Amino acid sequence: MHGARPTIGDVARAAGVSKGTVSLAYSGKRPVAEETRRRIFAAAESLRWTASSSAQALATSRTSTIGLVIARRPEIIATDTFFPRFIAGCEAVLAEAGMGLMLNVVADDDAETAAYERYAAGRVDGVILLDVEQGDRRPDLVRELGLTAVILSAEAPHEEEPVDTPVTPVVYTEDAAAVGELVELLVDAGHSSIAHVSGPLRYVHAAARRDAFAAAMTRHGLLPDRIVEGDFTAASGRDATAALLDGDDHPTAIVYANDVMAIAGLSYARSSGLRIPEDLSVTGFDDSELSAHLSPGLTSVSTGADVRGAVAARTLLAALGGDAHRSVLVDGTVVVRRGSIAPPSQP
Amino acid sequence: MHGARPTIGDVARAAGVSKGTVSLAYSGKRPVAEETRRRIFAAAESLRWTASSSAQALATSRTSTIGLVIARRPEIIATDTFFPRFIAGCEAVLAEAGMGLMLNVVADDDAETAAYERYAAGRVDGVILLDVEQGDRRPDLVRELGLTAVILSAEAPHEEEPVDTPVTPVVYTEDAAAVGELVELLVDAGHSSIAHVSGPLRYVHAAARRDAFAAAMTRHGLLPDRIVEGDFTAASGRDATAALLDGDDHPTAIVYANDVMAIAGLSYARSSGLRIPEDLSVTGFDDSELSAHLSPGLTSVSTGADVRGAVAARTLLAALGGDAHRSVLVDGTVVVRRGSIAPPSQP
DNA sequence: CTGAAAGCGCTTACAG
DNA sequence: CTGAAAGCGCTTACAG
Repeated sequence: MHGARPTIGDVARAAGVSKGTVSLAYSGKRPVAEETRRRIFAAAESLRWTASSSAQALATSRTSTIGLVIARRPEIIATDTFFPRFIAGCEAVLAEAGMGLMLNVVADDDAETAAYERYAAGRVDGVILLDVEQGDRRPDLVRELGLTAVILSAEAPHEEEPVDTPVTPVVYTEDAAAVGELVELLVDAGHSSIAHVSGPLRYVHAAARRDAFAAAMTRHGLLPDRIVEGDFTAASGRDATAALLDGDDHPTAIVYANDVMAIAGLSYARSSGLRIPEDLSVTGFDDSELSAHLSPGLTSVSTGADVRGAVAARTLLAALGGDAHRSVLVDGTVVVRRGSIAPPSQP
Repeated sequence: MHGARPTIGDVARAAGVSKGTVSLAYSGKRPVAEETRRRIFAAAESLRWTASSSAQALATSRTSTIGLVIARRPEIIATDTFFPRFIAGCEAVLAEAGMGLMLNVVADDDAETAAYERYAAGRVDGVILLDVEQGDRRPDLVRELGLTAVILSAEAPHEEEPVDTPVTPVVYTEDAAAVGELVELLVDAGHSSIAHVSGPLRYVHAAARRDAFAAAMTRHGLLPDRIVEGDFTAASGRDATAALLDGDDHPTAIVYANDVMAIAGLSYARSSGLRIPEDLSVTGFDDSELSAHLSPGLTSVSTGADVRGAVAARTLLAALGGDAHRSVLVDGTVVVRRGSIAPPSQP
């Protein structure tokens, strides 16, 4: 039973055809007589045969799996609900295409490089690049390694590069508009002292949101002078909030770069005597399930993490199939208004 | 550059030896003269050669990757911080052993079966089984498929099975003691009306915690008659809490089966006028980063998700290497006391 | 300590 | 429409 796995040869013999014909019947790359095909499928079924992936991989130089390396600290991965949703979205389209997902969680740059090198040694066909930074070395690294890649971003790619450069497709959302909308919601409610707790600014998505925040403030004639850099953890959300609320001239509203920081911040503010939303309005980002079921609910931004996963996977499959898109916009970013916004209480 | 990947033949030629010797130099399965080895490594390095995993897999019938299928709905995966931490723990030991992790998120039983079948077609060497249910079909399924497996559980395995049955190692924590401790903490604080919001009871870990809750209550002479089944989402935590607080004779403390339900429940209770912890004490489970940075913090149980991942991976590697443990206890479950417990306010 | 050769289980030109 | 055979890039008895 173990180790007695049937091979394509067994099926061929049972069906009275050659191995090549069995292969063709399954791949459909060339026509096979209807009746022959039937015999082959029957034989395969009764033997419970499935093609060996390693043999296929060796013969075709295709592994039918894609790779994803996550380079964040475990507590951040656990805290941020983006990853699991993104992965679930990927899976949905990969499974349909019969592809697998190889996952690597790495602690540092060396481990990350090692992971990509193992990928390139015939473990995966392509990769999705997450958490891209300014001047990120990974696009070049994976290109050198011969891996097809797709980049996930939170803003449209710059069009500076020469046209003839082999381009890595960028799958992006436009977070800026949503951040602008958040600020507008707050301004409309009467706030003028609005702070921002950002994500780690080395990430382009965090920087993009920060820039969008600053731009929106300026647009409304307000000074974007209260920006604290967080790292997406609850701990940083709490600490940033403590810093912002310290002193008497504290902001009346805070725009957080993710839900977890917002929830921790909100909890801190409440414990220090402020009422939410009467004394402090807050907004999150990424629309976690928890934020929707808090009382009052947390106003947040749904960025369609699962859809982004699906689109990224689809784009990568397309690139592997030879048609590389330069960029594709995932158009599902929408502000979800809940009870965490109110007019400021002080006159 | 692409597709021009060097092969072991190239290295052999460059080093002036046979392919077999190159192979042996790397595997260390037989001694190779020091000076020969040096030449081989130098050649490999300058050619930037790494062995092709598909070729290795075909030749050895080993894929060097293990599989993990997660059969929960995406919003639950996203909400529960267990998975990412568990995976990070696995990764740490897998990476060290040069192994990969293949991940599959499936929506239903058919997709799950399909995933294991693909695994068995030479994609992975072994699997870790999560969220085991009563009479779970997966242990048999994977055994039939010839996959080595390890089961993650929240209680010691029953010793009923005949000794000669090929056994699937069980890696487990003893959640019961922690739940007992939680109840004791509450009873010591003066509570006698304590409720429990469980996870989906088809899971043995959820049932185990529920049973432990009931046993602890009974031990203290209390009636475990307020148990509501949740599903680990914030939505279910809120709804279960609403149900429990409905009416005038509501419990003064609630033991939740995970942190997210506790946080949503706590938020609901607060919004309906109760003070936490003065009017309602609450406890969570799994010790998420958020629960530690709430104000007041949420008393929870640290189950060492990452350690469990590491031990599960290590146990699986051992089983693949031929030495199967019957069961291994992960001994890191500890109650983390924070500010969410206080004596009941009513006399 | 090393080499030559068979074999792992597929796919794919090449003939027919 | 089908078969025979080479080849994908490794590993591993078998000789020496």
